[in-house]
Amino acid sequence: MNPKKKQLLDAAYRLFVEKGYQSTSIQDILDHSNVSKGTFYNYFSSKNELFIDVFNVVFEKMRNVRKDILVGRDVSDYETFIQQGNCYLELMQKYKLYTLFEEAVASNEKELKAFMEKNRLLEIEWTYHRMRDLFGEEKAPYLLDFAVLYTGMLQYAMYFFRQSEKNTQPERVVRYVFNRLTHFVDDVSRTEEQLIPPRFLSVWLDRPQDEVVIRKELFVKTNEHMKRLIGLSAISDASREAHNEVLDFVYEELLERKKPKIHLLRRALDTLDEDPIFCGQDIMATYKEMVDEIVMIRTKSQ
Amino acid sequence: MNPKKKQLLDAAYRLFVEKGYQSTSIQDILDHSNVSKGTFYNYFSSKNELFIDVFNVVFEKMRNVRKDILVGRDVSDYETFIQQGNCYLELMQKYKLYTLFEEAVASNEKELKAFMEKNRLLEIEWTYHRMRDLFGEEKAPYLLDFAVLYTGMLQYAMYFFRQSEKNTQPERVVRYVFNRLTHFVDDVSRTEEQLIPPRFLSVWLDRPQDEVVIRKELFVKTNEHMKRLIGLSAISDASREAHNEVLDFVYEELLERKKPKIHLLRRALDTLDEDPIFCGQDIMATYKEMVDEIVMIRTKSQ
DNA sequence: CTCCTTTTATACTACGTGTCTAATTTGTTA
DNA sequence: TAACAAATTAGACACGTAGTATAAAAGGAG
Repeated sequence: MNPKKKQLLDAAYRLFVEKGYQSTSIQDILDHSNVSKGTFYNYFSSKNELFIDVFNVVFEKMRNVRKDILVGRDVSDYETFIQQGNCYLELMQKYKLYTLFEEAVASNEKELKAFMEKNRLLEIEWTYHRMRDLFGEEKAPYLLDFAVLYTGMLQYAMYFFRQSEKNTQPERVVRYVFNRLTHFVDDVSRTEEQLIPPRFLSVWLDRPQDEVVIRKELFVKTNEHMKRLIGLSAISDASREAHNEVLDFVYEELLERKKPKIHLLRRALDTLDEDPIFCGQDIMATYKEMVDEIVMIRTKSQ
Repeated sequence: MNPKKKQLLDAAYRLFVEKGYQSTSIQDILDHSNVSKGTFYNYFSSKNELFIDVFNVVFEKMRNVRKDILVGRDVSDYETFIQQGNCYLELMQKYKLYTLFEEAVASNEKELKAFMEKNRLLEIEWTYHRMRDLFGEEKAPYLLDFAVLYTGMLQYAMYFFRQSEKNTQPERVVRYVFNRLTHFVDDVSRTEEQLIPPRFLSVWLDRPQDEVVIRKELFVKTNEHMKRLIGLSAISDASREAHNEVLDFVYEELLERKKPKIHLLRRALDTLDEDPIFCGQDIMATYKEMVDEIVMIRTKSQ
């Protein structure tokens, strides 16, 4: 990396951590890095971009440290998870990132906010996936809720705990919060309460491909159900054949083509709708809705 | 209230809610309130102070609405608590205060931050006291932890829930989080885990008087214990008498005088220390520590 | 009308981000 | 070494912000 750019990144990091984002002026950074203003704007188009560049690297490093803890260990081991949480918080503490991140996440700078939001979401996503490791796939519907609650509890507990003890050991907090969390699992499995379905992770992180995968399963089932209905219905072999062709076409076009031919799809659905065994039926309505949703997601993603 | 001042407060409130704190310039407020800059600085010494004036009133109102829900109802009723939480969050939502408060709490303006911190603490305190109503005094040692966890869960759950549903009903979230919380009670009563002792509330809110009350109980017990020791010990009636006098003196001076005579107290303690039945004993050390702590708190509060 | 207070308009300082330019330094190539 | 290109610099500049200062104008009470 260009030495001047590196000087800027280093000085910026130090000053942001020390004084916060707003309170660090570009002039400050220039003074502490032996770089002139012109050069600064040669490498970064704004203070926001500099911040994002700096902390993209920091986030990456922290995530890697956490990842390394996992190698060669059982992903379903509670202790490993606790250790990961602890190490992450220790890094936050060591580099005094709490207040800085709070400032950035609440800042009125749009780009900054978006950047921090995204990293917050990545954190939730990581936690969600780890909880699937810990508690099993069958609990998945509740685990996004847990990831959110866990993160919230941890943040707040750490915040107040820091104020009650000097030289805080995050481990106690992580352990305490995790102990509370483990009881959620049985509790919620029994009551089956759900707040936020996990598919929202994909929505938030704007990963339409994931959404298609999620809906695909449902669609496949409905498609099969329709075929069974056709098989059982008292209609001519010809129309049975025709309907099955339509269903196969929709399936392929919707899920396997790169560019689904949307208008053809709709026409095909209309021919199904003409048959009294489907027209006005609930199954037909849901089927159409599903197709619409998947079409919407896929067109959005292009 | 002076009409010009009111115009300023109203315009400021509207603009802060609409555009955020940083993005609302004083000029904006002047333009929207038909007030000149001179008058502005006649009533408020800074933008920070204006913000604090505006939202002191708002906080007050919100707390009152919540308080009114409680009148004539059983303080230990779970439903009432849920309703209070729900109403508070609905107000936050109705007046779009989430992002604004986030911005203020993370701002680098010292006064602003302090103001928001204080209100956050008042929230925690309120929640703590309500939890004493709900779960009983005997659970008190764990309830500051619960208040913190509850608030954290609620914040985060609301944040993400808002993004998953338009026209969010906070009630579902409050109910969900509260259901999780109720299970903490038995859980923690059994394991006896404690993160933050409730006396820290007084420390954070800087209410030394509360701290004295808390320590008083402990001190009274130790004082009685000392007296019992004196009664049982094999010493002359004269020194028994002398010791009891000292203990009574310390008790009165420490807890009942407006201005405890600290030097006299220390001298009195020294005379106790001279007797071999106390000198070097654990009880004597803790006794002295307690006196020191209470003295420290009481002198600090003057 | 007079006196006093409130309010206004406006200029000013100090500081922030970000643009622009002409001069200078540095590195590379002939 | 000479010449050219790229990187870097200092500093002026435009524009927006918070807060100060001041003289003129408006408003209200006796």
